Amino acid sequence: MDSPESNRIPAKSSPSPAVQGSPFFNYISNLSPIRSAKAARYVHSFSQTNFAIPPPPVFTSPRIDPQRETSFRGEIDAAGSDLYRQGDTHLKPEPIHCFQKEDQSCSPSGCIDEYLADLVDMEDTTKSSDLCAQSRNDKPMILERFTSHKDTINKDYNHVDSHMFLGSFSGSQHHEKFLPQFPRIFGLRTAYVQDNKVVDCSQSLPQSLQSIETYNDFVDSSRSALRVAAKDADQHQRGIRRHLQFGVTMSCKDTGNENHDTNNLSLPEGLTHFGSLVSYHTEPSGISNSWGAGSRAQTVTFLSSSCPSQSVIPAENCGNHNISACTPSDLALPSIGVIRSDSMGLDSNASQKLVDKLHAREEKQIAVRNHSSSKDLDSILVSSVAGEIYAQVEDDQQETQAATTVVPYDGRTLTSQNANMVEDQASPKRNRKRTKCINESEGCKRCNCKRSKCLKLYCECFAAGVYCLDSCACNNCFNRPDYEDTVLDTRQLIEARNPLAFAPKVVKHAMDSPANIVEEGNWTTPSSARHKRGCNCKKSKCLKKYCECYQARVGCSNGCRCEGCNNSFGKKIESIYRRAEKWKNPSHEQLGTMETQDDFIKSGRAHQLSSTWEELADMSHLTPLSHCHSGAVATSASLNIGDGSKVSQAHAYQERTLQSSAGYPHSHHSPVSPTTNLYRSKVLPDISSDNLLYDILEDDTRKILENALAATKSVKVSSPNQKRVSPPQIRSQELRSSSSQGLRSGRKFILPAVPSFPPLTPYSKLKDGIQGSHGDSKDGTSCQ
DNA sequence: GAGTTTGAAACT
DNA sequence: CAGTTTCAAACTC
Repeated sequence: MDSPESNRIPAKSSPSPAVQGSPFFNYISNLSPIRSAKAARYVHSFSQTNFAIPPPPVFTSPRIDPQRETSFRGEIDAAGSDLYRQGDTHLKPEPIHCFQKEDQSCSPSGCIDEYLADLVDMEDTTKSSDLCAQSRNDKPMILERFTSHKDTINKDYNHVDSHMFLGSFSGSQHHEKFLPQFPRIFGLRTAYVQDNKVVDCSQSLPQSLQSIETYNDFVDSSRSALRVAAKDADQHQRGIRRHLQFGVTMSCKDTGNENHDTNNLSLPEGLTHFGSLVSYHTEPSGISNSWGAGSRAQTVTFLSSSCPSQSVIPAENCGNHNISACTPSDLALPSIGVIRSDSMGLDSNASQKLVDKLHAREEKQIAVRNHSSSKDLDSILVSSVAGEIYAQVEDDQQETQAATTVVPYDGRTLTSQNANMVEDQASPKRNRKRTKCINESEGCKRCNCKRSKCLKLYCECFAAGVYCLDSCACNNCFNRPDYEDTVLDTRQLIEARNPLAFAPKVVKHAMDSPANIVEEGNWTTPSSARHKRGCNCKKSKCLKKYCECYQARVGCSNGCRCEGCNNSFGKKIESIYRRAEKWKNPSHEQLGTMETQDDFIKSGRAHQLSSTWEELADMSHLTPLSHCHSGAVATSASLNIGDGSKVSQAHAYQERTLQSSAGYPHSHHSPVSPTTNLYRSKVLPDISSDNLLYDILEDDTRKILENALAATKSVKVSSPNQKRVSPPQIRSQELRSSSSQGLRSGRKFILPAVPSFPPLTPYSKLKDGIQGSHGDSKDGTSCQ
């Protein structure tokens, strides 16, 4: 990939002030309408941190804030795309031993260790300020070093590092000088990463010494910038999320393998979003392309707008954002497909193999612990380059920042993780009580697993598809990049058992979940999102975070099997069966504590019972046809069916009707007949009022309820809500099939040909009925 | 911070 | 598939 423009690299490595002051430069710099503000912030940021070179993660992850991002874009544009191509083509094949050599030459007590030892905990601001002061004096030297000989690199490393990391360039002039080199830095950085996984990169070594020099300079720069990123991340938030979507990991892994030889990575289809992220880390040409011409802006847009919830972090609510459709699972779809196909082939020994693998890894972990100290530097450096994706969300600005590095590709890149992990597990830090992110949501979880090894769905991190953090308080954690294989295997096992185990528990759109198709008519539950499988709460009444629905801030649905649902985000419509059963057995719940029927009525049980008819009304308000049929059901049931079949029929029909009409939002019904409008206008506005709904029922329809209640005496209700078995469609099928023979026979009445709702009460009469039935309400409750 | 409660996940 | 156990988060004190 030799570039004819390669000889221009040295010249561009340190753009001259003349270029910066050129009209073209000014023009480019002013392209962005918001540049001034952002540039100010950018400069300010750098003046604060005194970073000569912006952290490379800026290019590699959504961690960058949009403003900064935009600023970069403008300045990078100014640099010209050819420069970045040069940087990539020239520098990416550089062998890694240069780094290693530097690492060895670097004093263990030097700044490198200080900042690499614990990328998370480095916060020695005092030292930083001191070094910063020192570094200012070295500013000219550093600039010189960018064109200095390669032999001086090691010697200057600490200086450069100090300058780069602690920031010696507080002035915009300097940072502008360095800005055009970002892509090259980045390219080198990725080359470095590649070299950790691809050994043979030497064929395309740069031929010119200048390139080598430049490369080494950028090696320094990139390393420093990495540390900058780490420090920056730490300074901004403790809740850095080492985010790695397993599927993405897998994809990335595959991608890396695919591109070992070609150095020309092309992300698999379906990883478009992630591709724009991964390409930065994995493949120089990808980087080059990303920042070149057309794709650049797109990539920048992606990064700048990529809230973790949307692009990286799975199923996360960044600052209470709604979970976007681009969940981890979404991102990982391709890999999930692979996983799933593999998982289907898992034999019965897979579990045991996994256990054996875990044991082996434990031993390995111990071994690593014994040797970690001597390798910390290298390994951590590797980690800093080829570690994971960090993502964070600032609580106040919901600013997505992520110091992104490469997802580990193989065991070699995991060495550092071993070291870190061992250190973590050996240190008291491991036992620290888990602390919540300020904005802790699903994506900002930190587990506290003790016995699950963070390899079960008990572990929130694992369940969310992310690796555990150092900040997690888990014990014996295997949900780490260094156990990637184990993690993936475990994931496969779990997915083999339940293909949707890692799917987002909450679907944004009700229609996403088959369980919610039936629930579209549930006006008590927000239709914007639903828990996919529903909760099974018994005691919490869906009012505590024990309830997954409540925790996800979504209403319960018919898919839930919760009892006494009182979810403030939306109650479940209890099965008519269940209500009838409750009515029949008031002692089932709190009614047992009531002494009189009056107490029962006052307590709202009457409402609960009457709200049974919400379901019928629900049918009616979905579509005119459904309304008609619902009435038919009710009427025919009351007139022609005996006992409990009426209720079951109504329920079954309701479900069928809802299914057939699913997708109609409550507020978007198809044109309705006058009678329907009447019905809706009178009923629906008050539909939340159980009393009213119940009150409008005419005698015969109320009689249905009586029959329904009576049915519970003779029909042993097999409530499908009792146990999580299958989606509602299936449940409804079960409902019908599991019902008594009488119920089955009664199903014959539920036919399209059933007569429509008989006397569609005129408005005046209906109104009167409503008014008049108020007094009957209580009577109705005692109609048993 | 320890202990309890709760419900999902895992197991039998 | 139903019942039981395990587990970790949520909650309470």
